[in-house]
Amino acid sequence: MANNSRYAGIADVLAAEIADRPAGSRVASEHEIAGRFHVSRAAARAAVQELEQRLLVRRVRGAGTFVNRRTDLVLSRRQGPSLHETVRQAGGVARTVVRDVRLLPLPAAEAGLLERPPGSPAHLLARQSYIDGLLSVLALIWIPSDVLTEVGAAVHAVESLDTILRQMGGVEPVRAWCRVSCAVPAPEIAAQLETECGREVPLIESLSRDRATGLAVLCSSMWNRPDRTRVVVELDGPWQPPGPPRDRERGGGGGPCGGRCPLGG
Amino acid sequence: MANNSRYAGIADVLAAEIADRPAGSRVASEHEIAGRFHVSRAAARAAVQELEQRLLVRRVRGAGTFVNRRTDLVLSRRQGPSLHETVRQAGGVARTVVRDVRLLPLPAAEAGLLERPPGSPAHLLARQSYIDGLLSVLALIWIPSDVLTEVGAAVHAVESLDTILRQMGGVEPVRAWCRVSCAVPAPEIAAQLETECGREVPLIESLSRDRATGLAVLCSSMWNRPDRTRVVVELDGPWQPPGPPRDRERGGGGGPCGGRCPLGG
DNA sequence: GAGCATTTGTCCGTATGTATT
DNA sequence: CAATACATACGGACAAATGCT
Repeated sequence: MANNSRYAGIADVLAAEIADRPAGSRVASEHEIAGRFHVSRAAARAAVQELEQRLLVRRVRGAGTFVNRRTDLVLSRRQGPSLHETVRQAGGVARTVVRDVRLLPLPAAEAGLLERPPGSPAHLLARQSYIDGLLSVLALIWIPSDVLTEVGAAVHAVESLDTILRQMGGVEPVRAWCRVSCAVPAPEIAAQLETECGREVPLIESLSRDRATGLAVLCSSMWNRPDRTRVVVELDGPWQPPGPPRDRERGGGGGPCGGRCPLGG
Repeated sequence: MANNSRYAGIADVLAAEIADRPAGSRVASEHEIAGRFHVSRAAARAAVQELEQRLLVRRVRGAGTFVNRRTDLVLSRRQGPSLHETVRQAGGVARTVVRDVRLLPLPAAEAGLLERPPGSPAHLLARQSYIDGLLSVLALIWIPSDVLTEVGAAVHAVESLDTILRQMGGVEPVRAWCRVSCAVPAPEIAAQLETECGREVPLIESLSRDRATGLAVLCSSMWNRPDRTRVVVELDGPWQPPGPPRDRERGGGGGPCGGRCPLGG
């Protein structure tokens, strides 16, 4: 692990110390690190920047450096990414707030996906999700107004869009398509995500249809802060096992071999 | 885009200039940038580091800084990620070399996935793939020796494992399961990928079965260099459209809205 | 192979700006 | 307001890798 460079060695020492400490706890300041390892502040800073790049710490100007933890978001063909449920299982707390609601003409791309004429009216919701108090996900959701004429105060009060669509729209949304990639968000989106412009972040796009009719009722783009979440996708292939799908252990965090496959130079 | 800081502005200028230039072409040295923008080398360096973080450039000590391009690897339920085909379509050249072949007892995790007793013999192949001459992917492939008794010289000569398994093993591999995530590779793997230790990289794990018998014949872990590839996953939901799957335009690089969804503060 | 210029990698010390507490 | 801590910046220095002569 230890590189030849000074700051990399310091980063490794700090990374090891951080590993056992609770999320949010404070890390030594650049000044303290410089003193402790007898290096300049520039070297200490490089070490902490290394930790930040590894997503192990979070830095706040004027406040300090803090231990960071991420939450796994698992998507599969069967289960959608229920953020609140996932976070709850991981022992955390998720909170979602609606940041913006507006009625807009559907852009061409979304219109195509939703199988509506471009320019037809739709509601655009912008929702920010916080995990343990820290902004983690920004979701942009398009709902054609023929599905939901009015988005009332409910969207602000009810955390589940499914519930709203079921009760007010009379439809049962089922995910029909989903794509996971990485993309550079537009400046407005980066601002709402509070990430730096020009940086790539994981993006989950999805389309939901009404189970009964097959009508496209919703499409969404979820922008994930890479320092707060880790997106995992499970795919079935064309080959399907006979009978119900087997329960495969998916613990750990690095695949079947947990990143520790035997191998040699 | 332009931050208030000096180096960020320089980075944006350079990023714009780089955009039209061919992959591999040389970028001005730190010293030249410092002279051109009348800043210290440290500031010029920070700007170039910013470009490196955005994966727009590749830096080689002693040689210089070069324009970088990445290749999209698209996985979906129907089509696997044929690296060579994907790269060819993008106008590039892919080359795969077998770095290591050995017969080893199956570790527990791989044994479970392959539905074999732990410790039963299997071949472990390590293959490096180069895109346009630059190392981009490291694949570790486990093949139980009951599927392939001997891995001859064929694995070094034939680029397609499918072909080898079909001809020598008498099986027709079909992907049955796949998981896409990010993980920190073990030091040995990081070394073969030529990435820095401790850094997360996209990981594609998959299991293939014989189409006829359903026998698990192969599992693999593909570690992707994030600066060389971009992994995209498409998922179908439980809801399936009647008839053949529609052909959705998947051009661009940022989803239906290409990262340019309308939105406001 | 040896030598040299170029270029990035790392480090030092210092200074100022800015956000948080 | 003051103290703290990170953000940015300057100038200089040497190390290490590369590419050319």
